[in-house]
Amino acid sequence: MPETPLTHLQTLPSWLLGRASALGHRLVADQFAREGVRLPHHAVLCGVAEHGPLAQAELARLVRIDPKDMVAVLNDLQAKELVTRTPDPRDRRKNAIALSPAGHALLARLQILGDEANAALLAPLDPEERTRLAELLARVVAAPRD
Amino acid sequence: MPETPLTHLQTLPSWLLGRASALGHRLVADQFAREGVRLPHHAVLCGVAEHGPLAQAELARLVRIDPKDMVAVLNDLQAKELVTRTPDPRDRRKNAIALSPAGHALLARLQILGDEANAALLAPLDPEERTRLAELLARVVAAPRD
DNA sequence: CAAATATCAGTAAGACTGACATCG
DNA sequence: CCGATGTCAGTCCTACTGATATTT
Repeated sequence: MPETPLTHLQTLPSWLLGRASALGHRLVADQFAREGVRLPHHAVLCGVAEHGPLAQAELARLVRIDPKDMVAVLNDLQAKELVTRTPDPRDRRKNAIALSPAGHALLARLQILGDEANAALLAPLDPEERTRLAELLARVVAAPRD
Repeated sequence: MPETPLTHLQTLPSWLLGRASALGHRLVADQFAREGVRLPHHAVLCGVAEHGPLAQAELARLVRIDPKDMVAVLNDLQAKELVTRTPDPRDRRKNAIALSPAGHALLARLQILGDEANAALLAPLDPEERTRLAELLARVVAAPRD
């Protein structure tokens, strides 16, 4: 069994991203599962926490998840009373999503769990390399794509 | 709508990896679909191409996919006569997987399609940054995890 | 009427889990 | 007996697709 066997595959960014993403997902999801939360739920909580009350569609664009999936995520979060979903009187199509105190407390706990998982994921890199990786990824993700 | 709205989420490596991975997957999968192939199939073809005939379990470890999924992938590839699955006479538990000429030709076409997709994915980065990103990801992926 | 919002249904791909028979 | 191999069945999470009612 050779030491560095995948000379071709290991140069393909998409393959590397897929592997790293699966690894990161496993580490983070295992942590979040202890609070009964999955990754999209956390992302939505982050979005609501940073920008006050939002409509579901705005939130979906902000966190970059499909608006159809947002329905189920918010159903979960609302059932646990982590967010409030109140109809917007000025535009009756919209629901105003806001963070409850319990949601705020959970988010603080999730941040600690997430930091632990990400530290484990990036353990092979030193601090400068970690920020460099995040910066490069952010530019790839933020680039406009039609 | 603020310009850089996700100040917290965008610092989390796992989230960035997930977004970048989903984007890369879409770009590459769309290209590979034109050849009727999905991502694990391509990875397996790469593994067989680089290291001669292999057992399925060896191949699974090499390409880092679940051995259970390897069964279905090889069924597909064998049905298209891209690989040959011959019983190993020295250990009758093992199947020796080898690349057929058609598999070799397809792999060459997939390489071009994959390069196009990866170029589009990494368009926001200059060449040095692309290799730097690949190097950082490779170290994260290659790190031993129990 | 056209566009946006929210909801419902279902699909697809990837990674993973448990059980089982075979073989060394 | 134990460990590795290959196969089968099914689950979980994320992402996506189509259709529909409501409102602006």
